Amino acid sequence: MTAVLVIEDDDRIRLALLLALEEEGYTAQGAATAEEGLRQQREHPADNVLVDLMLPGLDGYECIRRMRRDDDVPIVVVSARDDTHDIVAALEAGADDYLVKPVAVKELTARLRALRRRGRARTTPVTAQVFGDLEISEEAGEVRKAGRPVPVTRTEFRLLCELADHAGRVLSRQQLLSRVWGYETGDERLVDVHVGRLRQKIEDDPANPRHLVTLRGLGYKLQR
Amino acid sequence: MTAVLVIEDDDRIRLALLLALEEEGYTAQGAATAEEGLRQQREHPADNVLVDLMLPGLDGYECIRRMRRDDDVPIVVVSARDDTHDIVAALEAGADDYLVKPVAVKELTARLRALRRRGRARTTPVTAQVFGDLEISEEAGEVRKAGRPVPVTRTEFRLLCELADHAGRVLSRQQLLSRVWGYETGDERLVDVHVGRLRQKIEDDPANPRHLVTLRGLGYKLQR
DNA sequence: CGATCGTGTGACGGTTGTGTGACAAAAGAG
DNA sequence: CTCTTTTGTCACACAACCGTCACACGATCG
Repeated sequence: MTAVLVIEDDDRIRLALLLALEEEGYTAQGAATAEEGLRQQREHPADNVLVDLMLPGLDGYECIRRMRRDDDVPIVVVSARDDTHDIVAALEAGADDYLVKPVAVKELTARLRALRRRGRARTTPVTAQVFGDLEISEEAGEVRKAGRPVPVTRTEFRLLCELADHAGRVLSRQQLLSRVWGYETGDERLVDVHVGRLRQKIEDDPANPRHLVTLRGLGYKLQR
Repeated sequence: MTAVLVIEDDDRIRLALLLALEEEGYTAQGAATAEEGLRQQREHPADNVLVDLMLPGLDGYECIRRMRRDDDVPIVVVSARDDTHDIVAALEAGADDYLVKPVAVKELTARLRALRRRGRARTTPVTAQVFGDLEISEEAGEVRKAGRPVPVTRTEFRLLCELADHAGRVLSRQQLLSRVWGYETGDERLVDVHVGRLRQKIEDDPANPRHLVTLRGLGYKLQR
């Protein structure tokens, strides 16, 4: 028996979803607020969570982030908003899927099955990339040097993640401008400056970088 | 580095997807038929697969089922059909997600990230061409001699890559001038000079080169 | 054997690429 | 709102790199 938790403030929609899910053979429970949903999931963990984005008090994004801190349950957003920006934000917050209202129950259950098939493969709470004594946790938004947190700015963090995601590979200034800043054209000096600032924070000897190295004429790369 | 395989018969859509994915930092390869896609995935497994439903010959559903037999790579359907029945069928066949054309690239990449977060992240390692104790990694922008990094300049690196990409074949000075420097006309001495400098760095005995050899009157070649 | 062509190499000035400090605009915190 | 932090721009200095040239040397051929 599969249990589903539905976090949705609109009573009619929540009840309709609960009924439809039970009709399909699920055990379903509802919550009208994020706080209530988080509490229920903590006390009686369900196998799947459906969550609306527009909730009173804590909104859906925040609800997802908090639930993700200590639970790997598949989370599906069910929202009236059909906008790329919302979808991306919800997935980045930790959601696994996003459905636009009104939802077809058959599609919903098919997607829940697909998610459960994937399984809760991940047991490690957060994954970090390691480069010597440098750790970069993309999900935790954190950089550590010899175990100690390093305060990096948002731009520096994105730059570092982009380099880490392509560890060992050269990225040209142009690629970095495009991927980190979204500029299709711009002053490549900008990249230099931020690389320099990053080096001050993450390199033992910023003048002789061991990780964030320059490949003259090619670009930068991050190596282990 | 994350590799994505795009199986889509419409050339324009396939190319657009490949370009957009590369822009976002993925390595992307395409296939126009299900058969070709299955073959590619068997020989060079990608980390994610995008597949269209309407394909000539084997259709998308069958393609998914066959791929699922021996690969649990995350599969995302990208289809023009926005119908619950199709969505359910695709998910039942083994797909992990379903997007309706036209797709927003940002949403697509966010969903790919979400999927990879679920499964174990598979990334393709950096590759290098090997010539005896000489290794040339185009993506890492690096040349190694007996395992040790050799500092080469940008021009030397490009020259070496060009020769390595045509390993064992002679390239005339003119071809090299054109491909490495972009000169359609110019002093061929230039090539000699750079070949010489390169030999100093990568050959044990630069006076008697074993890899970067001269073919008098013809040009140069790189041999294993 | 001598003339000629093709190739290797050292040296040198001009150019380009990169790092950095200073500064102003913009964003964010209080 | 003000103060602080972050971000982007600019100018400049320095080092690395590039292309050119001159010349030496060996191969090739008549």
